[in-house]
Amino acid sequence: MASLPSVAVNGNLQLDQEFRKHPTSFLPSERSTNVSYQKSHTVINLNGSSEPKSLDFREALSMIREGENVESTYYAPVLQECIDKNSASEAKIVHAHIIKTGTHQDLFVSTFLVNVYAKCGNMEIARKVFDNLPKRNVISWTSLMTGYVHSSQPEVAIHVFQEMLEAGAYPTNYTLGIVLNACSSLQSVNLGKQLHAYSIKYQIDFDTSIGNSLCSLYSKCGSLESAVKAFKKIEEKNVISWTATITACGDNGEAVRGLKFFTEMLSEGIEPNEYTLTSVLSLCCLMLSLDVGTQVHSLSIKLGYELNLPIRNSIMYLYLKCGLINEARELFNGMGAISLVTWNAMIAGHAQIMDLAEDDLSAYQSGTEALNIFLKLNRSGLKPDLFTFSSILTICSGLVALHQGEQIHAQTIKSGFLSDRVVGTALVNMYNKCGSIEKASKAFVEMSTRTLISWTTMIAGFAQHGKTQQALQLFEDMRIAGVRPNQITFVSVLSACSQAGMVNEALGFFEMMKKDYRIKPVLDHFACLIDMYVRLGRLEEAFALVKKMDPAPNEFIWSILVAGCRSHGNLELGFYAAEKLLELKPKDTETYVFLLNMYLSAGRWKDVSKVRKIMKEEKLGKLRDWSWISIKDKVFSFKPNDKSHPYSADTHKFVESLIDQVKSLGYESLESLEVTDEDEEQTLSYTAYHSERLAIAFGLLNTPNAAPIRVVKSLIMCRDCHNFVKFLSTLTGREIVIRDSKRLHKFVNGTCSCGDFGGRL
DNA sequence: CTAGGGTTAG
Repeated sequence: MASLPSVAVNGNLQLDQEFRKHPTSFLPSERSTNVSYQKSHTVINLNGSSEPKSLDFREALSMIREGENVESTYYAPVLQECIDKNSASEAKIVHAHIIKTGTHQDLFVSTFLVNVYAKCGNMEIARKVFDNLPKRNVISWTSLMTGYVHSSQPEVAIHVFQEMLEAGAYPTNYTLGIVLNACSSLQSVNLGKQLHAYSIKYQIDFDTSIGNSLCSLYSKCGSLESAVKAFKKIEEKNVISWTATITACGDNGEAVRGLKFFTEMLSEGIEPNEYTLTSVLSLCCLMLSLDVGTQVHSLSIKLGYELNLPIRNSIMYLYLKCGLINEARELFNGMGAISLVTWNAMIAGHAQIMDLAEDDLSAYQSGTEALNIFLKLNRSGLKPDLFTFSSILTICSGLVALHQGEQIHAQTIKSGFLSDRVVGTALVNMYNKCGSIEKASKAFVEMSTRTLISWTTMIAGFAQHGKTQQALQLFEDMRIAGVRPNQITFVSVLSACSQAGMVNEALGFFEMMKKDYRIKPVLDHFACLIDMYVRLGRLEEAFALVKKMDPAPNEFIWSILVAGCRSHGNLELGFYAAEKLLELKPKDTETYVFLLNMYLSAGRWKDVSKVRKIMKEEKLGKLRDWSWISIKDKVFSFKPNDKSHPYSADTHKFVESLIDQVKSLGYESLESLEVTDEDEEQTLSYTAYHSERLAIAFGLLNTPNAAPIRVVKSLIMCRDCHNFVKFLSTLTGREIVIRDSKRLHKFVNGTCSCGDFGGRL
């Protein structure tokens, strides 16, 4: 790629001097003369009924193929066809003929050729043809720029714009629109604003194509208000203007507002096109509104877009997001032609389902299904792209499927997509979630550029692995690198401090967040601080903070207190917190089980039945204790006391012998009453066969001696199992990683990365 | 010129 003067990207083009040479070109009176090349050509050659010899494309192509001499105007429909078919190879045949007949000296034809190659995405040839043009005009310059913008080389487009100004050509409104689009891709507000200023100065900011481009520029730079302003300024709003505005709302998370624009558009009598409809459907995805989505779907059928692929993709994705897996699959299977986007939507949709899944069984099923889809995609002949890789790596994170994740890592290297920052971040996250902090940080260091999310992901990774110092050091590095932390970054930083019991540091960061970065604390920040006090047994301070916090505590905050009070034996405060928890009537089954266990250990049977009653009334789902381990390409799952498993007998025996062995190291099994499933009222289950023990035992039996063990568990680990695994890691010398429903535990040599969470177990 | 698919915490 051509190297650019940095001034261009920084938005320091000397526009004023250049434009002053041709000030009148922007006067409104001249607007009507800015007819684009496309249009004038179309009028003459394609739709031109005035043209007696309206040429049939086939006829012209066969003449050209046979090497007959044709008039220069004969080329236009053929070249147009190449654009429509997006076929650079066909264009090359025509191009050869043009050269042979010497028609390349014809300005009209050769300029058209630039346009054809640019539209077909072959920028190397487009540039060569452009360089050999007998004469350059604003049309050829603009065609070239359009090509660069479309082939993801916005910097080059701006560079060409600069060349054009230097050459003394002056831009039309259409040219400015293209440059503005290049600014959008680069997120270069500065240059965009300069162009905006000039369009105001020359009073063409109400031009439709400039307004449309301004609208999407401001939207992509995160300023929805400016985008809407630009839209409102447009004198003659067309479908594109409306669509750009609706998209802007969606991109900035304001789905409802986008829908309002859509209804307004309809009431103005403007008919949406396929672009509008897909954009509205993505609003529905944001709102998870199947209702509106279905209506838009019928509208699109009514308007004749039933078979439109983007629309079908959007609807399929909407189904997945709303959890209608079967409907989505039906649509997927019934689609004749599908694109990579279809595959990607399918995989990304499963990642969503995994994320939102109520129970881990369905999460796990979506995950494995997504892996299958990915395999099918690889066999289909299509090549996965950066979207595919980011989604599938996220799937691996959720499944703790390190083996698959590593294979995909290799694939991202081979295909070159690892250089994408989102893919790189997803990879770091995958290694984090699989418990391999070393590989995560290696992947992070190897990234050539990082986003805010990359930094945050890595900080969170260190925090989850109990590497507080590294987390805080990285936070410093991030600030030194000039990256501004966000709300989530601070959640990770605070949780790192909380784990290490670093009260002063945590409070310092909390102040820094509010004062230096003007980030309003949210519940998660308070949760970290309260968790910290609870770990240290400083329950009074935890309660004091809960009382004065803003926003007011939710059930999650109270559940931290309940758990803390229970393990620190402060039942008085515990019951107070429990009552608050009950008042809020959370639907979270796990929270209730916590509560249940607290009453159980206090022997307060009346309260036990009270809680059980509420659980029934609230129709809370039962908790399934369930673990899985993935060994090579296979996944093995275990239920507690699971006897159904083919290897069950061996595994159970092995668990028994492991318990005996760790007893000699000092392990004492807690005879506590740990309820995991409200249905099994009388069987206060014996912890010996909690699912993770079976999964670990199975892993120990079926992997090489020193190999790490990685297990996923659907519930929070109980205290006894946590203690047991600590001893087990010493006994076996293995690294044991368990991801439970709340956090990551990495057991090495008798200690756990979660720091035992100071009593929250 | 406008559309569909991606990454972070608790």
